[in-house]
Amino acid sequence: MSKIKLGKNTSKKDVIIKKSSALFKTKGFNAASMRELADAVGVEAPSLYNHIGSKSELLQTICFKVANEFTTQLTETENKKCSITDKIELIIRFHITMMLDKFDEVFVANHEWKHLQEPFLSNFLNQRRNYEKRLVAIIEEGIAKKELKNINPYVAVLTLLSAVRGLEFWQRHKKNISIKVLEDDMVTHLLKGITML
Amino acid sequence: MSKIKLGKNTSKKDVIIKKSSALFKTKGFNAASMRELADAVGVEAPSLYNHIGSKSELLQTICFKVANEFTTQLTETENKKCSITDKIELIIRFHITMMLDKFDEVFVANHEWKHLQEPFLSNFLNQRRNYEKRLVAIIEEGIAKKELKNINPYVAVLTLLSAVRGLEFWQRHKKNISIKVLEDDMVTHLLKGITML
DNA sequence: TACAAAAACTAATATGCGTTAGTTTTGTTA
DNA sequence: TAACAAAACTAACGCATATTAGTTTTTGTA
Repeated sequence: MSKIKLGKNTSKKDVIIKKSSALFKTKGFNAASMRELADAVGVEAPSLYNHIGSKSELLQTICFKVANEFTTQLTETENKKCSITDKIELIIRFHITMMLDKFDEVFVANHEWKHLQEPFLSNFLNQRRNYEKRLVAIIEEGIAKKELKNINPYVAVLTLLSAVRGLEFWQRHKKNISIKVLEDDMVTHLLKGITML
Repeated sequence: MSKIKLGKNTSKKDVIIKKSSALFKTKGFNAASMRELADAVGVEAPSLYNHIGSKSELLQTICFKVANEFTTQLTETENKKCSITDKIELIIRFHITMMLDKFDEVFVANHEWKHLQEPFLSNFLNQRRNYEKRLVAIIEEGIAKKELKNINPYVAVLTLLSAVRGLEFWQRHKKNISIKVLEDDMVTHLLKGITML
């Protein structure tokens, strides 16, 4: 068998990861069984192990793929020559895009990371803590430059991250509101508030 | 044995519910075992069943207790004679208080509700949907009265709810920031934004 | 002290889980 | 077509789970 996959450009392993993302999101990591996953893939459960090492490994793959995407994008934004306000807007918009484009994976990374085994659990948490610290630094710079109000930067980061994360509840209203309105209104809300003055 | 509990005013059932809240929060509903819960209570697993009906029942109790508290408070706020902005501030502050005072229970209601069995699952989701609709109505009234910017009310509710919910990540910075600063800065952020102008 | 209810215990059951072992089928290349 | 590897299959193992049954201990009251 050739080492280079022909035909469709996705390996069976990719299919398994994709299906497991959806399953872990819907039922939670522990409640999702390998037999269910096998059903979704269209195979018997033991056959999965021809492609993956373990159930845990699936979770690791999903969580770190997401974490790395966020980290990479943050580095790019940090290096941009623009105002702090613009940087924050870029970050908000990237989070929204990720939530909408890779919903299952981001959801799993947000909710099921606690079922990672060591040392992956510690790695993941460190990576997330680091991400937050870099966001705090950006907010602090904005305050120092008088671009932003003198609020606590940790509170601001918490509020920003939590708000965009809440997009996981979005699907319900999908039909009524365009993604553009969603993004624009959320950016406005988080930067300028909702009150008139 | 008397029917009225003497001494401490909490029954063993209350202890079990409290301990299960903490356990479900830490490990998740499925990963938390009745043996662990029994350990935490200081008893063998089967003894729990002298006080409770089932593991599922524990989750139901936790979720609906929280849901009812939020619903009750919202009704009170709706009936208040004050500006829309003040109502929103009241709601934000109540959510923050709940997150800080009943962290375990609120966390479980937010994260583990999906493991509720029918018909409790549907009931819970209906109750939550109804809560959101009432919040949207408040925002809409604020927009109509020109108190609030003309943003999409669903997006605003999503942003507000998600932001306060994010307080579940709070414990990390607890030492550095007082609850007052936290509340005030978050209210400012969500009402007036973070940019200077 | 004797009774009765509450609540603890031990033992066991049925079920579902992730995973392994061993075998057969499938598909590609020589 | 023969050979070989990839990937499917069936069967089964060992373990952990929630829960039940049956019994004993504890506890409060008459």
